Amino acid sequence: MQSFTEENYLKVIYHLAEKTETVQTNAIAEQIQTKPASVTDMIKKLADKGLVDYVKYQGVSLTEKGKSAAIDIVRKHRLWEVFLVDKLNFKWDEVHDVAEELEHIKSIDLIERLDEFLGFPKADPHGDPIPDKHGRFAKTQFIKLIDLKVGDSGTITGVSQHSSAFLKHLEKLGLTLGKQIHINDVTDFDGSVEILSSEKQINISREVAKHILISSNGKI
Amino acid sequence: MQSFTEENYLKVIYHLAEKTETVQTNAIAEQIQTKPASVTDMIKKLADKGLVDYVKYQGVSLTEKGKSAAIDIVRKHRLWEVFLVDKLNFKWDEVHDVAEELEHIKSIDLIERLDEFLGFPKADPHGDPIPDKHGRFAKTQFIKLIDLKVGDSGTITGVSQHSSAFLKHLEKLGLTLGKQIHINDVTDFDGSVEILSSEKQINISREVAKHILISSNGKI
DNA sequence: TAAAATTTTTAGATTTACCTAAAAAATTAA
DNA sequence: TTAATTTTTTAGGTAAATCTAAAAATTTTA
Repeated sequence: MQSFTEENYLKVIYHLAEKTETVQTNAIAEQIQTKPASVTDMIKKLADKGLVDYVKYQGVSLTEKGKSAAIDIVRKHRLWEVFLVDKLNFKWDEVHDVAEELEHIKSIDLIERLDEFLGFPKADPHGDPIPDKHGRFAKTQFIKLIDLKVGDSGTITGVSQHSSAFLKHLEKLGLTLGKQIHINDVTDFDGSVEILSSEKQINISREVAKHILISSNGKI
Repeated sequence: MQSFTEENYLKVIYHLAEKTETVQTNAIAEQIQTKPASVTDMIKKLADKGLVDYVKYQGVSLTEKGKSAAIDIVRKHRLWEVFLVDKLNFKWDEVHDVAEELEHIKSIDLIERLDEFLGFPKADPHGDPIPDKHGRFAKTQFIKLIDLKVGDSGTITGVSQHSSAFLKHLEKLGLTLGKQIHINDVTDFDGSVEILSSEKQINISREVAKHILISSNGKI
């Protein structure tokens, strides 16, 4: 069993490892909001417990054991986010901090019952996939909105940026999960995209388009 | 803002203070499962923070500030218990440990939304009253089953013993919250009580009868 | 490829919540 | 009302997770 703090390290390493194979001390420190020296200490501890592979000055990566523990925390976090949004009517940009606390509640039973209560959701309110109790992710086929061509359509099924500012912006534009969109035009000049959603013409910047994930249901 | 540990101390002191005006160091140590010396340390810290009144060798009591913090934790604990039983189908004897963790989640918003989601319940699954957001308890009129007389009837609305063994026993007897009961007979010999509930004759010991709380709806 | 810059680690402290052992105060019993 | 017992506190220490400052390794730049 891991401590609250150890769990946080595992989760952060897991997410950082999605970008780079081995994870750097400074990157972890930034995420955890702590100093690199503290990270080194904790990494040694996690290595002793067999949760990470660690070579001095070379960065860390999760072992199978560590990865499985991390996925378990991700599962809890995302299920709680679904609960907060679907049942308690939180906005999708408000749930992260509370889920950050709830993910550390220790009870095998609790999370399985919560999963059932929520109807075994496959994705959290941001479209991120929820692993099942064996740690398996459902395969999802995402395309970034920016990669669609004029005439394509699809459904918004996720975002790859979770900041409150970004989510509030999408909310204001009416671009929430499940919304149908159609690409009307792409501006050569700045790469901004003209889309049609709920009968409304919406112009979004290239930066925003990069972080909206679409599942194709039209002709692509 | 209090730490996880400080919150536990406040909660324990609050419950112990229901029996005796000032609370003893050893009593706290037993509840927290720690040593008296550790309790002394923590009490001093709580006193410095203005959460308890403390005189060496004389025991502690909560200040208004401490009491209000404690009631807040009790509120969270009981609301989570309702959630676990009503929504996640836990048994009433299974919820305590998980609620013990959930009660420390910090979010003003969360607990108000949970309260609303649950329909503003007035009591937890054991019949214990849930304070409102201002810390006010609804007045409830309880009578111990042992104090009823032959011919009286009422509704089971609470228990004053929360051990899993006791709750499982009641479950087996079919004596759960909301059940109507009628006193058929009281045995002089051992003080055991013969009651009628759901058309069944049930004999319960004096010890059990002491811990079942009844709200009177028949002639008493 | 040597110097500069960056990243990472070590060494030694600090804080929180514990602990044990022994001393002090309060309570109970003879 | 002393003596014995119990309760509580003090003193000094430990483990977890942090920190700062300085040293060591690695990477980048010139």
